[in-house]
Amino acid sequence: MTIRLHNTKTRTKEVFKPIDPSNVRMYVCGPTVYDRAHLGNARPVVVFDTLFRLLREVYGTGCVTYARNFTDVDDKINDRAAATGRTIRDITDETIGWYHADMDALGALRPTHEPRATDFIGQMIDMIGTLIERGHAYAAEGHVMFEVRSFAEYGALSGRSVDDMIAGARVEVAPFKRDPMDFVLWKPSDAVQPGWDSPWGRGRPGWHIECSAMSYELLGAAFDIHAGGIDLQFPHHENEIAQSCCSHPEAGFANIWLHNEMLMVEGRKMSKSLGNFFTVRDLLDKGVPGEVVRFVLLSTHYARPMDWTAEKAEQASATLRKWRALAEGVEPSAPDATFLSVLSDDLNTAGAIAELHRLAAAGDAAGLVASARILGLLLPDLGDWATVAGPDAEVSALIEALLEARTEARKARDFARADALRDGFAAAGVVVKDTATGAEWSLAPGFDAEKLKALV
RNA sequence: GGCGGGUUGGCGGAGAGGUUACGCAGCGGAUUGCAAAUCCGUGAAGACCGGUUCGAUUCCGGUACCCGCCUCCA
Repeated sequence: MTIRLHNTKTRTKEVFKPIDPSNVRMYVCGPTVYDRAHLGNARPVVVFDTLFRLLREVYGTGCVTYARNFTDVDDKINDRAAATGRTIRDITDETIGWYHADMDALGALRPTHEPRATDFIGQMIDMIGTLIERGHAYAAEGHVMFEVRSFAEYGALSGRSVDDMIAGARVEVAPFKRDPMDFVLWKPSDAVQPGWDSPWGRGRPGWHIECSAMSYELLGAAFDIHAGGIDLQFPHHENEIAQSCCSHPEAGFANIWLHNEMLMVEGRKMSKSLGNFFTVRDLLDKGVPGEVVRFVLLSTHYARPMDWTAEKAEQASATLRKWRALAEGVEPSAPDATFLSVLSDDLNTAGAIAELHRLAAAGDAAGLVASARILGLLLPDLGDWATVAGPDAEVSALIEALLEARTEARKARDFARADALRDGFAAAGVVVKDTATGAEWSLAPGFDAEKLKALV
């Protein structure tokens, strides 16, 4: 199976060739843990979880290493700690717990490694020291700055030159910067801010250095895939490349860069700064199942913006219900070859879902389940929402009696009574299917036993 | 201002230089006392203007509009 991926760095679709097929390595930028994850945060998680699953399918379950970080040192966390009087560790531990619960609900596998920035401060300090030694960084007034002019390829990922950026840039002016685009590797902490001892005094790392240090520690100086939201392309990923390539010039850092487009709400990017976001937990609490959220997120190609709408969720829910009914009790076979080849073409999840429709229409339930699971759909653990708890004996007897009454009414050509029962079943949440061999029934979500009793 | 992405049928949303995407909704039919479910069939598209080509929605150029990044952000 050939996997092709659109590499942001080269702006072309490339055949994916792992450095080491027995250890395919992928790094995804994870959340800053100070609050619940919003739906926009969930998009890369689900998209790259799907890539993780595909890579495991192609190269072997044990042959893929996936690292996704937790940024647990950040001024937003400090602000929250100051505002609430809680400790930073307390806040970040709680937030990581929420994150795990919410992403688990979306069917995302836990990455192989989930490093916390605060566990790698020493490695960051080492890397900063190396950058200074090699002439790529300088200490000034308790800060350490990366000197962008020292790295000729700075701007290559995002297609900008340092001069272009400065032209119309809104950059932070600091007197100790040699160039306005220089960014911070280390900054001093005051008495209440979290800080660590370093050769440059007590301080804390800048945002970008953690990903360079942690990817190096966990995946090595060169690895296969680095992924994240398109909004991270600049400056975050550009700065990561500068740090990593200048620390380890013999290696190439990440071979392939993948960027997912943004999630939109009413035509605008969902973001915390715009305040137009809702959390994954909000949706789950409203009764939108995680599997449905996942289906909607995968129904648009990752490189295109997508709008979240309630209508999409309803359609996804109906489709998944149908598929789950078809697949009930079916043992998965091998994933469908066409499905895999479509998905392998730059992670075309929307096209892959179309293939699932084809399998379902062809009645290939075993192939449907096996294929859907590569997308993280139709997993055994995510299906509770689609099946209503089995009716108790009293309800079953009542439904059978009412069905019998409907049959009698029909025989007597009392269609008013028959229609009332028909409509009553629907209103109570009993789905009745009349087949050649008699009526079949099942309970829909929102089944209401009281409405059923009123029909007697 | 600089850089990047987009514009597909009623809605959502893919691929492919020439043949049905697909899903939902609609319409017609089968079935039904009427429905539901199911099955069969079916209409409908590619912002605008040029170019390349035997042929472009698909490639190239331009225009318009939309979105993102350039500041924390997935």
